[in-house]
Amino acid sequence: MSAGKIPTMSRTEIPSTIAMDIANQIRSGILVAGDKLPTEKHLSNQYSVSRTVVREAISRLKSDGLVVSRQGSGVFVSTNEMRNSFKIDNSDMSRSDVLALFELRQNIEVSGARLAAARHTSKDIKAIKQAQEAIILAKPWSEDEVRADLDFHYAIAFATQNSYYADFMAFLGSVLYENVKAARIESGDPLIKKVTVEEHERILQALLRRDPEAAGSAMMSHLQGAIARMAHE
Amino acid sequence: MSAGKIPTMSRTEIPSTIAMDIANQIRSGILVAGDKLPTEKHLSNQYSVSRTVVREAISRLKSDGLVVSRQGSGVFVSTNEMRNSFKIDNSDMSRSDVLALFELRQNIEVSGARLAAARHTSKDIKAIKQAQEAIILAKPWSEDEVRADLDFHYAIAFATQNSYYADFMAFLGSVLYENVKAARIESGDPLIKKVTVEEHERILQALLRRDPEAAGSAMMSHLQGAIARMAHE
DNA sequence: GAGAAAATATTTGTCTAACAACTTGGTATT
DNA sequence: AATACCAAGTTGTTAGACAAATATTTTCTC
Repeated sequence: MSAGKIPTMSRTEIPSTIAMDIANQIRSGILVAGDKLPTEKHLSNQYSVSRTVVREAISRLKSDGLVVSRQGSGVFVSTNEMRNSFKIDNSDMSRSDVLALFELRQNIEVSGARLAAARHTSKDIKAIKQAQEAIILAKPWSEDEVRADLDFHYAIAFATQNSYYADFMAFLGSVLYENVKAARIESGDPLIKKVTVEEHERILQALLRRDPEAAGSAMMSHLQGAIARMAHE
Repeated sequence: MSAGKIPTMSRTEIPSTIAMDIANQIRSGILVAGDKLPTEKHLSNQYSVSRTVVREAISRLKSDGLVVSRQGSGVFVSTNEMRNSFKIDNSDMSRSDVLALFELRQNIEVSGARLAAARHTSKDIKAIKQAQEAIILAKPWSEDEVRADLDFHYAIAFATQNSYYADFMAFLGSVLYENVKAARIESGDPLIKKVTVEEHERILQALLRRDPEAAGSAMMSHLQGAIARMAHE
């Protein structure tokens, strides 16, 4: 199977809008844990769609742990403890949203770097160095460069030996990818690559010395620079 | 609407298993970005279910941003950048998984406490104090006590003025809720409440002084104690 | 034969109807 | 009053149909 171009959605799907509508009712407190949703029949009347569409919407809510269904009885709003999905809608994020997400990412990465300094294996170092090489070799402002940059950060998160760190970092990277790319391209600063590589090198050296504090502060200043470059634009 | 008991799932739902199966194929690299999924008809034959069931499964994947469908063409695996859902399956977490999650939570809370010290409003302080009061008033090892404890931590995350911090903290709290409760009850330590309240008080005082470092280290030692209590059990 | 246009087939999106599986509440029986 | 039973309601699943959009093939034109 060849990996071709990924198409965009053709039409706005009805189940999606219904699911979001109900999810909002839960988030806003109109529906609280234990409440019974209207029956599928009722909902299909309410939204003027078929039961099939309603069921697809409810299926999405179930997959996020927002509701639980019981055959013969109904669909019920779950308790908070049952949720198993953390979602970020990156379609309409304001600039302040992006900065807030970067702030979260920054703090996770800094503590991640500290852990990585203490725990990394030779394999981890290899992966980190490889990403750094890829950045150097990549064409400035290219897709490859941005991806290699993310790989560098992911490799450090992976070196924490804590899979949740790595997974969540990968997730944040995914969500912020377009913004990172845009920021880097729009800046147009020819020095940006040089600075990035140097800062990465500082982090790498601290990791090799197994110096958690140095690794953390190197990561901190690196990301602070990145955020600053984004903010004053 | 009265909030009654939340029932558990009645039967294992077929769409759920199919969705997880395909999601695993994506995660493991059997299906990569751009690949076309088998047609709904093909999948319904493959799994020996109706097309409706297949569609509910795909609907879940779409809601997580794992695939994109295009009418008339097919369903395609998304790029990583399109994912918008971070999921944690808390049904079968090993003890080491729980500890790893706690580690992530710890580092987020520590940096969160630092931010909160710098940014909290009078409203935030009020909420934090209220949660602390609730802990004191709650019956030891009760549901209310655990919930009030989580509220305390959430209120601090909220005081960062960064909604992603608050949301993600709430999410981690949800996932870990049962484990926190179990750990607290199983420990049976009669001093646990006193220690908790005291440690919280230290955090609160540091916040009031707007001292980020003190708030961070107070939070750090608080959570380190909690993790230690869990680990050596 | 090449390219464009049209017809055909394929695929996802939605709807309807039906039955199965399960729960709930009421009724009748004892 | 307690139990057994029945009927209605609700979710789970299946089947078939058509609509809407895309992909493929055929036909036509030059």
